[in-house]
Amino acid sequence: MDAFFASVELLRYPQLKGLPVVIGGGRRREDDLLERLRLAQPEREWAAGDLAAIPVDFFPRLKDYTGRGVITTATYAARQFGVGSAMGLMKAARLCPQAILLPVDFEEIRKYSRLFKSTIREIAPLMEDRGVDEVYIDFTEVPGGQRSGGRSLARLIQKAILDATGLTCSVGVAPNKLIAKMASEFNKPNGISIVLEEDLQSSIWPLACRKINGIGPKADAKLQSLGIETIGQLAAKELPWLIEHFGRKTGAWMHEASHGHDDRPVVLESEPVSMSRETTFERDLHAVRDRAELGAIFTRLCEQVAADLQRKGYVGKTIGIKLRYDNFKTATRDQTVEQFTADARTIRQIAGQCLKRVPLDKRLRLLGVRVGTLASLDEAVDSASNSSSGLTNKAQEAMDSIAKTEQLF
DNA sequence: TCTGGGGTCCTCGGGCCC
DNA sequence: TCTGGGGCCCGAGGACCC
Repeated sequence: MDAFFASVELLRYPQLKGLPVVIGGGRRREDDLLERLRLAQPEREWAAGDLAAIPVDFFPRLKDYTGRGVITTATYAARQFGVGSAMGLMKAARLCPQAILLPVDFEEIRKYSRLFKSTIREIAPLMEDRGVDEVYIDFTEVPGGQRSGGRSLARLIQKAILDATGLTCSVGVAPNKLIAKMASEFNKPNGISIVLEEDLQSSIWPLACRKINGIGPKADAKLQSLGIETIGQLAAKELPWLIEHFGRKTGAWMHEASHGHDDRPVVLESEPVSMSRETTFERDLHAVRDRAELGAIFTRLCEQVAADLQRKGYVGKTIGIKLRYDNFKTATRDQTVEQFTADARTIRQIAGQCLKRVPLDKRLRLLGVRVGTLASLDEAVDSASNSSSGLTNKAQEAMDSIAKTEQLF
C-alpha cells in the first residue's frame, strides 16, 4: 500500500486532495493545529471532528518549518517536485516550499493498519505481516484464488479494503514473495499486476537491481561499479563470480533472486527479537554540559522500553544503548545479563554501564535504549505451571521481574 | 545540506573451549 | 607441550526494510 500515511491523512483532510502534502518531521499533533485555529478564528467553535472544515490556507507550509526531521511520505502531487520519503525537510522545503506539512499521527495509522490487515485475514487467512502497510498473502488455498490468475481474488481484496477503510492498495500476484513484491510496484496506486514465471525475462530482467527487495543503496552502488545495472545483467553473471565479489551468502542469494527464485514461506506469526526506543534531540546535546537533560531523556527511554515490554508480555536479557554523534557516526554497546527483566530501573542501571564504555566527548544528536534476547512472559509462566519440578529458570526470572515491576508502580 | 524511529539480519573479530 | 583449527558465543557495526 503506497503512501499509506498520506492516504490516511487525506481521509481526514479531504480538502488537501490533489495538493502537495508531505508527512513527517515535527512533534506537533493535531490538537495543536486546532489550537492555532481557535486562536485565529475565535468566532467559530472548533471541535475535534472538524478537521475537514479547516481552510487549506491555514495548514502549515514546508517553507515555514524550522527544525530537524525527515519526510515519512509524500502525496503524488508533492513527489512531482522531487521530494520523497527519507529526504530531509530542509532540502524538501527548497524543492517544494509551498507543500503542506503534516505531522505523523501513529495512533491513527495503527488504527487503519489493524483494520486493513483484519479485512485481508477474513478473506485470506494465510497472511504475513510486513509492517504497517504491507503484507504477503498465500492465495493457493483460498477458494477462487486461482481464478483468472489471481486477479479475481486481488480485486475482491481491494474492494473489501476500500469498503472497510476508504483506502486503496496495490497488489502484485506472483509465484513467490520476491516477485510479488516487485509486481506490486508496477501499477501504483490501486493497481493489480500479475507476473508469471515465464514473464521473468520480459518483466523483471529489464528492471534496475535496486528493485530487488534486499539490494539497497550500498549493494547497488557496488553492482554499478562492476558494470551491472539491471537484474538481467545480474542474472547473466556466474555464481562463483558473484560469490567472489559479494561473499558466499549474499552472492548466492543475488544469483537466486536475479533468476526469480525465492522459496521463503509466508510466515504467519513471528516472535520479536528486540524492542527499543530512541530519540533525536531538538538540538545536539553534550554529555557534560547537558548532563541533567540527557539523564532525564535516558530515564524516560528506559521507562518506555520497559512499558513496551510489559504491555506486550516480554522480558529480555541483552540491554544496550545506541548513540549518534553530531557527525552522524553511530556507536552501540550492549551487555547480556543473567536474569531476564522488563524492569525500568534494572534496564536503566545496565544501560548506564553500557554508556560508560562509549566515548562521550562529542555532542550527541540521538540516544536509544534497546532490550534484546527476548522471551515471552506467557511461555515462561506456562512452562512453569506445566513443569513438575517447579519453576524453570526463565519463569522464575520472569516472575521476579513482575514482582519488581509491581513494587515500582 | 541533511539525514526519524523501530525493527531484522548479516558479517567480522575476539575470546573461549575442545 | 606447542600449534592449529573449528565451533560457539558475544559484542560492535552496518545494510536494509517499512
